[in-house]
Amino acid sequence: MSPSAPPKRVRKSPEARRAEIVGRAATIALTEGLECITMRRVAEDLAVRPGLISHYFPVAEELVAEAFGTAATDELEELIPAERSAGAALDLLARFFARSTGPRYDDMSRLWLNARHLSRFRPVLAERVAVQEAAWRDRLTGLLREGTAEGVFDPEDPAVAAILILVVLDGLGVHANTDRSNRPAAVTNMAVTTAERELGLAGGSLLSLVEGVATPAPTV
Amino acid sequence: MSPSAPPKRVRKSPEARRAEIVGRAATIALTEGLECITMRRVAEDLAVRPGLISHYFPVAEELVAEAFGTAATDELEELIPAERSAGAALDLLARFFARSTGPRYDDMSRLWLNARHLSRFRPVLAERVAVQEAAWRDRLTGLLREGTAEGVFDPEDPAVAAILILVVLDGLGVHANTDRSNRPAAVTNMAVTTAERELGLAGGSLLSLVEGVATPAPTV
DNA sequence: CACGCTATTGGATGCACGACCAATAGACAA
DNA sequence: TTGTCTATTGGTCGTGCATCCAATAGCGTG
Repeated sequence: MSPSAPPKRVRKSPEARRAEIVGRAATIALTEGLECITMRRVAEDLAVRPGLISHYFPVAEELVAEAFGTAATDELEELIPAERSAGAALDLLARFFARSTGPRYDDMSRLWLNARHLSRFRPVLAERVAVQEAAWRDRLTGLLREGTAEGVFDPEDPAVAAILILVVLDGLGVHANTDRSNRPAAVTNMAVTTAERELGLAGGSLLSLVEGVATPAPTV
Repeated sequence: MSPSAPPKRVRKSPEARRAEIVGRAATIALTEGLECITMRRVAEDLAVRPGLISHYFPVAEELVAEAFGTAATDELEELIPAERSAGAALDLLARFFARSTGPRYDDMSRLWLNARHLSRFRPVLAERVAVQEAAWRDRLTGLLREGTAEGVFDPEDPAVAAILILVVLDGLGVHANTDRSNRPAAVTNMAVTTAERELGLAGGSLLSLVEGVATPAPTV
């Protein structure tokens, strides 16, 4: 090989490149944290020069917000698909808990923690977090409403029930230090328990359903 | 004044200076966040040179951990005093909730969020967070045990009840974006509700007690 | 095949930070 | 008062970052 081979330039369409950048940034956000999304780092991962990243995202904060938005949107879609079959509210809720309380959710849980904290210093990100919070709340509320219409759930207020469930999930996710494997079952299952209570389900009924959900293999 | 007046040096005992530094850092942590604790910043606040700070804390991370530990320890002491009168478990618990769910707790809530996230990158801080988590859990557990011994509480397991309460508190604290003033009461009171349930108290009994606690004026 | 558009490069600039160190001056003891 | 100890200074150095820009080369168009 020539000693100073001028590196080959790969030229892509702006849309493709942009998507590539955001995708890579979202992965970094999930695995290493939002503060690891730097021009240099993303560029290195994609084998391009940092200047290119800043060409597509003149302000770094914009990329961070975009990365979070993408990751959160994708995860929500896996938790509760927007297009979902009718009459399956209970199953969908069980699926939701199976994933959101399992170890596969750890990265996402950390990402929420990360984003909420970083929002303090990054207004653009803060807006995105607010949007995603609303999206998650609204979609869960929608699911609860469906189940209520189907006569499966009987909440006082589906919107309040949704918030309570999300609050508990966030609380559980935040307790990273209380060694998760040593947690009492009452703690681990707290989100499901809250749901059962708020939705007027028999104690343990939802839990057994959740435990029956086969956790799908991680998407590689 | 002389144009280039050599600034006066104030010489203090290492203990006093060290305490001064940690105290200032703790204040910064509470009001602006742990990442704002920099050698330069703390030095400026104390009207000394940055080199002095790094003399007492050769590694910056150490100061950050110390600042968090101090802030958390002080707050816990205000929430549940270590030296407390016997036979007052219910009142103490009401006092605990009055403060930990009020707006005065916002800074502390944010600091926990901050510390938990930053722990990801700072091992020394992570250890401190784990220690503080244990301290908070243990002290609340102790209070619940006292109340149980007094016959006021009737939990299945005081330790589990304590964790559940703290999880809910953390979950509520994390939801900074869901505008707190617009929260349904069921959400705002969720921590107290959880306590009532886990401790076998009549619904609303603890809540009315909490609302009756006069929130003391902020310590200036 | 030649041309022009623009995606991409490579390098420069400035900033904030932690870390390090020899020199200095305050305070206390002799 | 003099002397000594050490708390404190006032720099320096290197790192990693975002941001900016003129030059370049890939690719579609004619």
